[in-house]
Amino acid sequence: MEELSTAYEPTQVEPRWYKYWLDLGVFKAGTERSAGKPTYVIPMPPPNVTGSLHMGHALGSTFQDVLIRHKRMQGYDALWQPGIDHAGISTQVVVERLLKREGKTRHELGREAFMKRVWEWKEQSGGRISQQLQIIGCSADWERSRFTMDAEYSEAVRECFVRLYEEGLIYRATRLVNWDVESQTVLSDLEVEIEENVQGELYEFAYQVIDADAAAGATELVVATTRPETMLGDTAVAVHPDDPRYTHLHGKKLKHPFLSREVPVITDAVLVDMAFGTGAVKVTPAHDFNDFATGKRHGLEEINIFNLDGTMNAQGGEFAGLERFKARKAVKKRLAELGLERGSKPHKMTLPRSQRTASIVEPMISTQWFMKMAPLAEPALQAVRDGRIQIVPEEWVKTYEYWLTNIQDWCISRQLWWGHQIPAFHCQDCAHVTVSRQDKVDACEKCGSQKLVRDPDVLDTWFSSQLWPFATLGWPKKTPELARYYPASDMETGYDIIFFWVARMIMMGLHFMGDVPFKRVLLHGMVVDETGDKMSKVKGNTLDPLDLIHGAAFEDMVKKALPDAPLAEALTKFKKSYPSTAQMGKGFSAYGTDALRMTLCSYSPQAKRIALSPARVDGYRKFCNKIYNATRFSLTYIKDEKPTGKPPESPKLLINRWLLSRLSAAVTASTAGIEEYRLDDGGKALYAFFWDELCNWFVELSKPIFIDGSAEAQAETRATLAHSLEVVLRALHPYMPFITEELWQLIPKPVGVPASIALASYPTAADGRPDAEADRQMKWLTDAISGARAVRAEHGIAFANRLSVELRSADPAARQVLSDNSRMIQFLASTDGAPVVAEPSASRPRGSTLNVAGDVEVLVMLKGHIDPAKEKERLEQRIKRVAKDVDVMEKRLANQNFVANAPPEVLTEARAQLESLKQQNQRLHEGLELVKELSE
RNA sequence: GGGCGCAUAACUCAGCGGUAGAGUGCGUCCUUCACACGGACGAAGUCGCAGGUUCAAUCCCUGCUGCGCCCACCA
Repeated sequence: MEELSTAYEPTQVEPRWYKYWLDLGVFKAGTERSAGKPTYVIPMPPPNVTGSLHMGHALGSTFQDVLIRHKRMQGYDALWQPGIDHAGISTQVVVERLLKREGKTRHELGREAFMKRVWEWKEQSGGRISQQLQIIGCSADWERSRFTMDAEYSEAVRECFVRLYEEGLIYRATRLVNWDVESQTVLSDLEVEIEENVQGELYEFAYQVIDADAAAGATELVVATTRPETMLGDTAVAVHPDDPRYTHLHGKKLKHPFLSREVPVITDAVLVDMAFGTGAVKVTPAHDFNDFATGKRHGLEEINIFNLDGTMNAQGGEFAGLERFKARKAVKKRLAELGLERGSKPHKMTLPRSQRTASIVEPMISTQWFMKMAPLAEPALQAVRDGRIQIVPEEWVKTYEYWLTNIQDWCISRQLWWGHQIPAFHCQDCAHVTVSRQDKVDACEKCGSQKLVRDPDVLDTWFSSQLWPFATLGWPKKTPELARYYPASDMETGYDIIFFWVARMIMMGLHFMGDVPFKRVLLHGMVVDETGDKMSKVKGNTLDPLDLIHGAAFEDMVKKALPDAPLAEALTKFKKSYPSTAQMGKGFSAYGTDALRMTLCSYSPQAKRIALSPARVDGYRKFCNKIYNATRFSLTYIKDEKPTGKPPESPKLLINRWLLSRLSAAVTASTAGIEEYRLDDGGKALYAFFWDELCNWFVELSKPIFIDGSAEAQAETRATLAHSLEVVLRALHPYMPFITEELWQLIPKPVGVPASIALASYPTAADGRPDAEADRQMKWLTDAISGARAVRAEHGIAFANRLSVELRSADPAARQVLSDNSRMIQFLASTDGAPVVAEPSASRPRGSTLNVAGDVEVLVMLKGHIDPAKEKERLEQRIKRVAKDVDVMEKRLANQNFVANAPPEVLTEARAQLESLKQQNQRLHEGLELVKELSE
């Protein structure tokens, strides 16, 4: 077809088809098309409204899209439920930053105006990620898209809160919590990330003993701490009860150097490790989790020394008003001045940081809302144990179980404005809390007072997302959608949110719907750079999927990834992170979505780390080009075909029987791969079929038929090619939706097919025809051709130089196949006329060399083309290799234990192999004899 | 302190109780009428180390080393 160029250009093709699919309504669930069909549902993990597409999205979305497209083609009513998460802290931080540029704060604006501002921002730039997911080809049912702060969704959130409150599973309590001083909100335990191996110092200072027994020589007690400033909140110093060094101090009191407070010495075997530090621990119950517990054990006072912004409050005495790390310096300075400093040692420690703001988390005593988790966790554990939910890969089951069996109550309130405000009303008169489904409550349910103030806090973002699988379908209303699409089939997501999201959805689904939210949890790994490092903005090793799709210069990419670094430095960093880019010149070319998707699919989903290699994407771009050109070639022969949709009836030609057999195997492997969440296996099976079997063998072998074959042979081959191409494009469609649609539209198809390949049926084994006999026979043919080609290549004989070839085999069936297909051998191996086919014999034509390929001996007349010395070397090398193999096999078969214990099929196989090796060995030796004649 | 994972060809990764695989890269040859984003042919691995189980171990078990991740309140 002249109008087609010789290279596939994805950027010209891809956008066109996405629009076509939208117009056709291909992605819609619950249409007439799928009426009465079984459902297949994947709830899409809703990306953050602040998000823009990163590799993790690209990976997950591609996997989900493959799954959903596959099931849709199989005829299921396939629903991929999309949506967006309001992402509490992240969004608030983004908008506050914008305000800051205008010189405003949210407090100046007030809550209502600020919320309005966030909504405006959301309308403008919050939907970007949905657009980007469409570039990836995601076939979600966009019209059903939900936002976690939609009115209906918010109603579900409130219903959930109220019910759990009524059931006693949500409560208020005053506890030591994780406080983020930057965003000034409490965080759940999960939102605190522990930075390990931080270089810190263990600082020692002395408390003076009141009423010291000077005779005993103990007038002070030295404590060791990593946080000297918290001594302002110390209400005890603990020593181990069995520590002989401090026995004389038991029951004594210490003088606080800065405050008019006496600090008792207590004994505590839980808190104190005698071997660590000085063996004496200062106890700050209000700002340390261990100390808090110790305080509870000993009835110690809890003194909060910090304001919510992390500065010292009035309890800090002379240090009041100082930011906590400035306070640390000041405290140390004063201690030194007072002569109480006792030195410091470098110390490796851990630092808790806020997941969102990265600021160091301050433990603070605070009244918050909590969710009781243990009663909810039990059914969630059961559901996985009894198989109602399957976790794939299985290795995650342990992690899931560990977390749920050791689960702590969840702090669900946040001191933010952006989110679902807690539906609780505090009575100003009796302090009773009224929780309600209504926005406005007139009177306190306890005392009737009308002086009610709504709780200002909002709920943790994850509180709303845990309802995703049913709140998106209309819960708490009993909608038809809820009845039809709950529970979902598969939940596909990254393993990093097992706790945040997956486990909680399971708990909520079981609690409110009485059924699991999905039947399988498919967990993929994290995309890392080519050297295995986590992608992070700090490292400048992030890859934008869109740069791989549309192409980009490295310079522009690193400017994006590391905007503050000098260009040369950023480039060096980047190239180090992606070694395969060294040979890529100035940047990525436009690999296209299909190439990126196929690449992502080629990594095993069970790998924890997926080290994305740009070179591999380039490889799959070439695959796209291959598909395109193979189709272009095929069209010249098949454009007038009228495929029936069924494989040709009883084909006679070996290559046709064989191709249909391989097609069947490839399609089976693809379906199995997709169903078992091994997209890598599925994709590779189709890749290998298309490139090796269809292009490299079938198409090449078909050429002589199309050139001078019989009319029947041509017709049968055309029909086989047309059918196989149509089928394999359908099989590839879930992985590579765009190119398959483009080409499928160009080729002849059976009458009555749908308007889009996305709605055509996914192939089954019956679209080909398994034929073990054809597979076996084909091997003789390919062996003969490869054998002849090898001789040619090894002697550097140009293809244009035709060579005489004789093929010998002891197997009459093989000889038959070789004779029947001698025209093909002639064409592919460039032989001088049809090769002679014969039985093996001791006689050899003068000037011939021999190559053994499987069961076929290939004799090639080399006279005039060959350097005898070279040939001798080649044969000797080969003999050496075979001899080694023979040796191994003989030893094995000589082992009586092996013969006695090995399974019969293994034994038979071994014997056959030895026989074959011996024969090869003999032939090669005979070949060596012939070398002498070559020069004559 | 617990738990999980990884270690296989130069690179990125599959795999498996029965003589090691893919893609990329590398070497040689070929512009043969789909594709040089191609074709043919080829080279390349002590399957991390040390033990054990087995007729047989890269695969199973134990220990070790290196790397990564998760959970956990050691000042």
